[in-house]
Amino acid sequence: MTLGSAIDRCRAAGLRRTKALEELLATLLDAARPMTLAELAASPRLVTQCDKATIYRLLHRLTDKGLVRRLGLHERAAYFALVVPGQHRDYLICTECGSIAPVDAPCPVHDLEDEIRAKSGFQNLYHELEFFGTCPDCS
Amino acid sequence: MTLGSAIDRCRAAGLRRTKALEELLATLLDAARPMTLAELAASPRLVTQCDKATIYRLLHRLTDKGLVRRLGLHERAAYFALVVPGQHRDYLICTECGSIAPVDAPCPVHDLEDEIRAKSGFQNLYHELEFFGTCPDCS
DNA sequence: GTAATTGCAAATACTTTGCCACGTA
DNA sequence: TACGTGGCAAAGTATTTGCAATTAC
Repeated sequence: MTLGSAIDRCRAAGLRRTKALEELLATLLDAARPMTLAELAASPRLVTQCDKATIYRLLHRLTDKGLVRRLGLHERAAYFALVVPGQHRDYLICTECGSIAPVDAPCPVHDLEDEIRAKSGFQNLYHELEFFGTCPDCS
Repeated sequence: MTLGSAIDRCRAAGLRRTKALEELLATLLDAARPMTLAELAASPRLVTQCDKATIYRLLHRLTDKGLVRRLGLHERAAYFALVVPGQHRDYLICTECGSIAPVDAPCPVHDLEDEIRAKSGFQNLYHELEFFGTCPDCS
């Protein structure tokens, strides 16, 4: 995706074309991987251009419009689960009410995990798979 | 898994058998889904039994020993990524140094996502898949 | 008896908001 | 001009740590 088309999508979503928006989009495009607010605020393009609060609010707006995704579980707090040997669980999570339910189906990631284990040289490999959406009660 | 075997695994990992440990394990076993520190501290078994700091440190030790898993990205900060229509990325993350790299392979979750979309009644369904392990540089 | 563990409280870290000035449409 | 947006600073929330008292082994 080009910077121009990213800006167009934001404009179409009702956002104003500002310097901060352009620099943020350019930085996210360059990154090609998820970034934290602190990383974005410290990045060359943004550090001199705009306040951390501005980036925060831009990310928030972009996330609301579906143009940016916030990775990980959507609550502010960390989640912990008991590790049961031989058992793997995926989760189905409502982005509105935050409910979390185990997915009752075999996990389709096993083969890819083996492939990555072999090719990447990572040790102690495991994975997490979460599905997000709006649950029937919330929609 | 039974409470007894969970306790045994902790003992084998070198943890002392304390009231707080037993109650925490019992609560996690009951839950059958990931729990936040705040939820755990407020749960009936734990609220009167031990301090939030104790639960925090127990979770930390258990996570170190691999008996508990902390879900979501492992940094304290939230991660944001640009949404590119038609593009889906999985990530390979080092639990030691925190490096994040896109996985260069087709995502195997598509079919299951369709199945869940149909069966669960969730709207706007999407998923996240992350692989965790120790990268070659860190091991 | 010794070292791990706990409770309480204080310190951090990251996020979120209020308010007024500013810039885009 | 009007309303979305930006900067600065303060407040909020969850995490993390210090230290003395306690407890498991």
